[in-house]
Amino acid sequence: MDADPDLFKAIGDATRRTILDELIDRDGQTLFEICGRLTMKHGLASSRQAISQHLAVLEQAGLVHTRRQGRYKFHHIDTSPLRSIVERWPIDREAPNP
Amino acid sequence: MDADPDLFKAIGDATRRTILDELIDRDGQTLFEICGRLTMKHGLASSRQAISQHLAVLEQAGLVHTRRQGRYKFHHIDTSPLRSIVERWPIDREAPNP
DNA sequence: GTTATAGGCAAGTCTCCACTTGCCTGTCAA
DNA sequence: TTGACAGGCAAGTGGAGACTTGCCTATAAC
Repeated sequence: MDADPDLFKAIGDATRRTILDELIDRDGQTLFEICGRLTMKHGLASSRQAISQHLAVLEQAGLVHTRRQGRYKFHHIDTSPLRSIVERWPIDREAPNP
Repeated sequence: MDADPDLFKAIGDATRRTILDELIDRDGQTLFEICGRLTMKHGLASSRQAISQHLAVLEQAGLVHTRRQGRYKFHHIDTSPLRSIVERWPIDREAPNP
């Protein structure tokens, strides 16, 4: 029961959800890119360390994968862990397949 | 942005997720029924007040609807709010429709 | 009526976690 | 080699929330 508490913890924070939105908009950003765009587009004045810790939580939940390249670290979103949510509590489909 | 923080808060707690599991298994339970089954089947020794507060959070998130009948209050699960999650961050479908 | 049952309300405690602060490591350009 | 840039580590702080405690209301059985 409850195999992945990290997943629910990850999406439980509003800032982390905004980070996921940002990675949906542009995948493969670095930490500084995410910081800048969160400040500009979303008005979030979060520090670099805060965002870094958020990304670590997202990575531990499997929602973000990282790729190192020189002194840059690119972050890629992976939404597949979310599948377990709708598999655990199936959504009654009201919109039938056309 | 982030229209429903109550939803993520609701599924962010392990006990509340177990309550949803229990309502999936048997819908329309009362508070005391849920307390009993959580203790028996899931080994959770939570007090009645704790479960009551959890149900209030679930109801505020729209995941649980209640129906009063005499001195009983029946709780019904509604998984449709979960749809917003997969709509917000679409899941790359690997299993094609047969 | 009296008692038991099903549930609600409110204040207090305590733990977890988001965020900060300060310093350190590693990579690239000059 | 020196500096700037990208990122990491660790201890400390503050606030949100899970849970308890105690008492109260309402419905039903006796």
